[in-house]
Amino acid sequence: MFTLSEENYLKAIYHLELDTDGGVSTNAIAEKLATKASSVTDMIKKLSEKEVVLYKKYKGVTLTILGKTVAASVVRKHRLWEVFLVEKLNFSWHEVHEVAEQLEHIKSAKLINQLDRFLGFPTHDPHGDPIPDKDGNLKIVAKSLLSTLSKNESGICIGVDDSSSEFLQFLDKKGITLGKKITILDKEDFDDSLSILIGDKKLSISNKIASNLYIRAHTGQ
Amino acid sequence: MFTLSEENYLKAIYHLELDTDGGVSTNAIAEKLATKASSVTDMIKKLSEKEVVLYKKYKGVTLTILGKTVAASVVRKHRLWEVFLVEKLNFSWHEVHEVAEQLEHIKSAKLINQLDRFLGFPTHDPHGDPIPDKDGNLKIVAKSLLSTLSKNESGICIGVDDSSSEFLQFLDKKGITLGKKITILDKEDFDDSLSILIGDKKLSISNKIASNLYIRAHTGQ
DNA sequence: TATTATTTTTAGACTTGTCTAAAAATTTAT
DNA sequence: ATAAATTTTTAGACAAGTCTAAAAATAATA
Repeated sequence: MFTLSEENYLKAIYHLELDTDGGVSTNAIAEKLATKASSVTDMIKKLSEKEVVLYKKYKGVTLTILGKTVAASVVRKHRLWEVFLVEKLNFSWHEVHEVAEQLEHIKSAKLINQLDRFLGFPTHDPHGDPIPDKDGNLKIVAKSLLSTLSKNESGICIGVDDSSSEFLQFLDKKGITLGKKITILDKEDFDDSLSILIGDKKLSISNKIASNLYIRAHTGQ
Repeated sequence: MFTLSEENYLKAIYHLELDTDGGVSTNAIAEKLATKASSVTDMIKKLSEKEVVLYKKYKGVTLTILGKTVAASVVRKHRLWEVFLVEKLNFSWHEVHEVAEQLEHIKSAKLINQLDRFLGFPTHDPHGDPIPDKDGNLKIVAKSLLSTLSKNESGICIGVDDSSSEFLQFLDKKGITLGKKITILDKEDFDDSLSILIGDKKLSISNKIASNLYIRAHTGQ
């Protein structure tokens, strides 16, 4: 069994490993968890003894199979609860993270299995992130950043890279939600801003916005 | 804001106050929380400084208005989650307590308000216990123990006194559930056991069982 | 490659919540 | 009402998780 703190470390390492090659650094973990590097070193030793991470002094850390399973289960719970909050309790997608951070630590296999069923076995959370299955595997959907599409290309908005509350609320204001079709009308060389068609609305968005929106990659043009 | 541990102490004192006159004793709290009296003394001092309990050395403890509000909110959350688990996730009434003990500490006003609405503003949990409203008030329904009814009297089963998993599973086995009509067919002087009619079934139950079942008190015979 | 800068670890301290053992206060019983 | 039993509190210790400050190792740079 793992403490709340241990679960948070495992989750942080899990996320960091996804966009890092080789071991995850002490400082990276410290930054992610808003803690100090010395605290991270202490915890890593503990996790190493529990055989959920591989650790060599000064060499960073990687999850073991067991560690990956534990971390994925926490992520699974987090994302299932997010779906619950949005689908059943009328939360907005920018309101769910904080509460899900608490709910993800509730321990009960039956609870999470039944919740999964109750929600209709969802595959993605309200931000478009995939929900790991019981074994910790997740289905990767091919996706592209909106900013990489060319003029006249179009696709379905299926996720966000930055899921901060501020960004999500900005998208709400602009009427950009998951599932909507987006077409690139024009690209501005000057500042890399985009003119897009979303639904029946024409919008101008900055490159920063376009670099945080995922579009389903589709074969053919 | 209160820690998990503080909330558990407040809840324990809240429950103990309901069937105690005067202050709640250190030992009573220790027993309820399966901890030591010395730990209770320490925590009581802390709660006293936070002005949620009134405390005089050796004289026991009582909740302040604020303390009662906090405790009632924890109880409210516990019981709403129990309803959720039974009504939406197909838990049995004997399975909900342990999980609700965890869920009751999740902090989010919106969560609990929306959960309340989602469940249709229930007034009682799956064991028949009343759910405090937002202000901590609870509607007391007049009720009698089945063991106090006389021959030929009848009523609706609306709650249990002992809500241990063992007792609840026993009731399941016998087909005794909330909402069912129970009629006293006979009372045995020898061992105070009862012969009852529940639904269309005749049952013989011991006095111990009858002393743990609540029946809605009704005017008239 | 020698030096500087950065990262990581160690050492020691602090907080929360708990414990045991002993002292103090209260209650019960003779 | 005094002694015995019980309850409660105090004193000191411990584990988990964190911190600061300093030391050690690694990486970057001149």
